[in-house]
Amino acid sequence: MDNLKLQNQLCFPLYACSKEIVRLYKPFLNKVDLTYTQYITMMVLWEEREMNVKELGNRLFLDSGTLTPLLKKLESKGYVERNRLSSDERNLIIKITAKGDKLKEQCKDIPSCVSKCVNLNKQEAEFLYSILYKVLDTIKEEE
Amino acid sequence: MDNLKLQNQLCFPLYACSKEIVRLYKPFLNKVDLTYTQYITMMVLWEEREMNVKELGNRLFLDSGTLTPLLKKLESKGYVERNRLSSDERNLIIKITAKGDKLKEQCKDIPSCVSKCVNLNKQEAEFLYSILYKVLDTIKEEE
DNA sequence: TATAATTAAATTGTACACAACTTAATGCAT
DNA sequence: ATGCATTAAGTTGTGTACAATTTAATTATA
Repeated sequence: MDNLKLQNQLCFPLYACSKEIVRLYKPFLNKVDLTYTQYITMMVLWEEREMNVKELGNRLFLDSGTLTPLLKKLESKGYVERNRLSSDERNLIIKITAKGDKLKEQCKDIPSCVSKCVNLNKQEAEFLYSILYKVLDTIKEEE
Repeated sequence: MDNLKLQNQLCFPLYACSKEIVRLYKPFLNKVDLTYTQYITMMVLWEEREMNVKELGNRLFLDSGTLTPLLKKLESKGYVERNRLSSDERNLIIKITAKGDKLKEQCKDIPSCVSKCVNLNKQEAEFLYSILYKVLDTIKEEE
């Protein structure tokens, strides 16, 4: 029955690691007044400029229950605009603002600061990266 | 400035993967009326029999703010007892009950069910496991 | 030995995270 | 054209997570 020992689980270190690394981000994200979830949302918007909630959710593995209040928060901070798509009013288009764009500059050193703390060599990081996306792809396929 | 693209982050697939695998557990955990966090807590108790909240938190990377309500829930389900240590009343000892013990039998197939969905070969799983614990150890050392 | 420092849980407040459901808009089939 | 199914967001309710603070017990020290 050792299969029910915590140290024999693969999910547990994944869960713990994810939380610990998000915690590493905290001091850096506090300086720009973002939470981790807000930060990854901004990351998508820095790249895509605008997107509806559904697409954003697909990219971030989040649903409207999480995104709706988060996007209202980002709007109140002035980083995004929320407007219905006139050709299909069901869609809410999230568009980055000039202020949201500016924020990117302040965040530019965050990834390197965090990766320093994590301290994996290039090979380990690449392997970890590829295996995690393999798992994500497998799970998505199964749906 | 590509370092602020979502697909260049290592933390994001970790975060997404963790959530997705926890989601894979859900249908199986629903059958035994446990959440994922309750399940990993029970895992520690199946092995250790009893433990105070602090020790439990160290094992699970959780603090009393998360554990206190969770342990009250497990107590209300009859899986654990909560008692102060008489020699030092600051310590709350969490002890598994006979009912809590019995639950282990109902959970015995959960790990294999989930790992089937994740679908990594042994080598990949072992590498992932070792690298995740390496990261966790590094982060713990830095404190 | 009285008091200060430390420790362990509990509490409070904020922010996810997601299942289940509701609402409103659109598409589609009769 | 009308009603039914589908779709996208939003809402509600439960359960984490964790920082910051509080409370109570214990330990250390002047």
